[in-house]
Amino acid sequence: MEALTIHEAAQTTGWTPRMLRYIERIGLIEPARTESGYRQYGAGELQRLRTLRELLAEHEIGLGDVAFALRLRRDEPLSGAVDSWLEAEPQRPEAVSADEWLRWEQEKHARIIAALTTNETMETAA
Amino acid sequence: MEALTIHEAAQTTGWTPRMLRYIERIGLIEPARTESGYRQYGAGELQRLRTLRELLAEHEIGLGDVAFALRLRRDEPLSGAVDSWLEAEPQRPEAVSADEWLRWEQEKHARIIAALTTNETMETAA
DNA sequence: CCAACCTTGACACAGCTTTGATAAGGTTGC
DNA sequence: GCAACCTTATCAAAGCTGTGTCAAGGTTGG
Repeated sequence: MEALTIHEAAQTTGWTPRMLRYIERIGLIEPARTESGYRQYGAGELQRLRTLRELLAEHEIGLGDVAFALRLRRDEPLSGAVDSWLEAEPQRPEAVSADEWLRWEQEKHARIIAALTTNETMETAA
Repeated sequence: MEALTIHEAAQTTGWTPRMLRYIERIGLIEPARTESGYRQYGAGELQRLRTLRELLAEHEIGLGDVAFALRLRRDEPLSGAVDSWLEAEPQRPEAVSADEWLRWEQEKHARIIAALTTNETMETAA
């Protein structure tokens, strides 16, 4: 159960030491340090490094994307703002009358406000 | 309730026509089109363009970040994968024994698997 | 005490993103 | 029918990302 050094961790996970430092810098995996500052990668970190590789490869995303997702989950005001902005985009109103469409927009806005003030969980329908 | 052309929309929202096309290309705001293909920006789009500006400015994020958030919300396998990867990072285990720590890691993994297989909604504690 | 690690920091380069400018051509309204 | 729009496509520049490499210096273990 010895912790690995950065070079050892790099070897067993397929990253380079350089990238492990980069991944740490963007906040994704921050290994413990020894007294003197050496990084220590344990089994958990190694596992996460490997699954991180898969995650990037399988979904065509970048480290920056994962870092942003992490930021979203840590910065509640941010995720709230992003969510409410995205929320205001259900589907395009087809050919509706101007009045009808305006009312629909206003109701949508009201729905968003309501969703924001009552901070309930929203369910993602399967 | 007239729809604005791209130049008019750009003027009233502070974007450039070029950027409105770009914002459309990355999927954030896709205005309706006339028969002949001209973009039509309605009040809803204008509002969203303005709030998009605020969103970017207030939270130091980029269009690509918002586009990724949109992708997250549309691509369930992706968001599931990202979430479960991020989930596996509660806090650093302090000085614990190797056995203890290994067990803790395994349990964490089990928790993640459980959370994945029973696709229930997770609650974001306030 | 020295070889072989580790640390941070800097320079660098390829490739992608963001944004502008410009070209070639269609639409519209007077 | 022409001025003033619009469209798409392309070239280009500026900036960011991901990655390598090197330098100057600390740590470690025989």
